[in-house]
Amino acid sequence: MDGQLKRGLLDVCALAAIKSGESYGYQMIKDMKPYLEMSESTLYTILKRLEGAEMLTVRSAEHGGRLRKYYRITRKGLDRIEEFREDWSMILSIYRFITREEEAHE
Amino acid sequence: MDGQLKRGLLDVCALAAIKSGESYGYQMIKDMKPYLEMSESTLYTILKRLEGAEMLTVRSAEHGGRLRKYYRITRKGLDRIEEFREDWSMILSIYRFITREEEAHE
DNA sequence: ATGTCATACTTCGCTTTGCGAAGTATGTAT
DNA sequence: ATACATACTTCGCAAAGCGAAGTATGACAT
Repeated sequence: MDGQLKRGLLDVCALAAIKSGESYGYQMIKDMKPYLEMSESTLYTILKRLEGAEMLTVRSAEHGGRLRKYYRITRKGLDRIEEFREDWSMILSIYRFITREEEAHE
Repeated sequence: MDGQLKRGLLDVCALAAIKSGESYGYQMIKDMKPYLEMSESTLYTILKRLEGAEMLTVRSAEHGGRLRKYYRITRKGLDRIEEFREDWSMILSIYRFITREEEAHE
């Protein structure tokens, strides 16, 4: 799939991955994999950005000797998802513009 | 609308704007405006890139004392639009992942 | 004549961003 | 002992959008 196209979905996708409860990076990648693959460096970059934008909060916890950082979505994060949903009709109209068939050409 | 989200659509949108016949930059911007706004510098950057990728061809012509560069879509350009169309089902599945409702949470 | 606006394309440079590569460190299975 | 899964981090490149400013012409109003 076109890399460019999915880039706009990465942020919101990461938020969606913690929408129903907190999770951590490694798990999120596995959860998103069937829909959208992203590398670790990409995800952790995005998570840091989303944290800066206060769309999620982080807490560190130890799990089996290993560090885990659990991410939880905030109100702003949920708003971001809602905003995406609202943008969708615009995306659909662009989609129609791109794929529309011209009548009576040629 | 979210800037990030539309970025993946810019290229294909520009191609779509010349799908039904050749056009020139300034006109293309006006044609796309109802669906997607992009600045001139963005469009001309994209047009140059698409030309490099052989998805369109250019010819210069004078029109009322002013220069105009007319762009025409190529086979590869049409293939690109088709590819976009094929990617769409993947986009829809990501959309569903993002917006799905969790049952029995709260 | 002067100013302003629409047309039309160009160039510069900033900033954001995805992401490959490599690294650190632990637990488990072979 | 080796290899693989887990889990997060850091570095730095390259692509890309786009604001800003520039060049140049024609039309139209004051």
